[in-house]
Amino acid sequence: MFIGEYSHNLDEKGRLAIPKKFRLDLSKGSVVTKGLDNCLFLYTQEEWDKLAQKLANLPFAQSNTRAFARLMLAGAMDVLIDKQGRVMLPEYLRTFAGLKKNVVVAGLYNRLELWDTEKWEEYKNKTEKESNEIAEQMADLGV
Amino acid sequence: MFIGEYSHNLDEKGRLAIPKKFRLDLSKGSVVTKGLDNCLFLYTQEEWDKLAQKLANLPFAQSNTRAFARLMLAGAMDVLIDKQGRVMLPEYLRTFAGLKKNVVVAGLYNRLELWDTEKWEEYKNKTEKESNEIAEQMADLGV
DNA sequence: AAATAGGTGGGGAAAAGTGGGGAAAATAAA
DNA sequence: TTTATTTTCCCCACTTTTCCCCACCTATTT
Repeated sequence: MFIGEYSHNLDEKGRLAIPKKFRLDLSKGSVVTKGLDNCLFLYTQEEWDKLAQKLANLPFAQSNTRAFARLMLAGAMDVLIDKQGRVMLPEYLRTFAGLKKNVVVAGLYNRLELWDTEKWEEYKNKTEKESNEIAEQMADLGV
Repeated sequence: MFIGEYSHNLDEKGRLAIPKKFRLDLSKGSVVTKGLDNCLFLYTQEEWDKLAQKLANLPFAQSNTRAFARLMLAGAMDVLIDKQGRVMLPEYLRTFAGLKKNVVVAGLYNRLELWDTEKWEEYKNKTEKESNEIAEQMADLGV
């Protein structure tokens, strides 16, 4: 599954190279959507189907679950990997995540996250300082 | 399993030699990730899979579990041992752990830890002095 | 002091990432 | 329906990175 942090460039046509080792899993089809903390989530078809199922079953009586489902479902777009191993990100998603040229591709096991490099560094600085405290909270999960 | 303390040098290409006796266990694949106290953890594939499984199942709706998963999963990288018994550490991990030239490789039974030598000495000095007090606190863990 | 084994450094081939031209397809306009 | 314009995607060429391999160094053993 996906792990690691990679740095790639968006070209003028809005294409982003996917690290070689992730391509096979994504080659059967994949879905990008709006993620949390201002990044994009990229799923394999299979993982997306599971997630979409969960989202569709959220009770729509609550306004915040409606908002969340709209964000992730209406925001989604299926993408294909071209022969050079790149995906074309639609303009509205690039805008949403504030992607310019430098993009970080991060492996989060069952999804990839796409971040503007500056935002990613900022986020990392913030969370690495708190990492010991966060780790303490995770202790009860057996980690 | 892994025990002992070794001192090795990072070369200009970011490669680090692994002590001979650890190589066989790591040769089937291994994963480095961000550890606590500013060092890196190096796991065998098998050990890593156990850990990753726990991390992957954390719900992404909570911000602190997202942060932790990003730290540990996006922070991880699978590495291969080359024919000379070295691993290539990606730049972002070297930066995280402040690795310069001198690196300590320490065996912690089911993982290796990689430390900048200065930080390691500093940490050792501090904890060796406090070791008796720390030991007292360990009593209730059955040690 | 020679021999061996583990560790270190660097050159070069191969692979991965990047940028851009142009054909094909899709969409919009006439 | 035809023409024009835009978008998508395939392909080629260039650059950068990775990794394989050879050679050398250093320390330990005989």
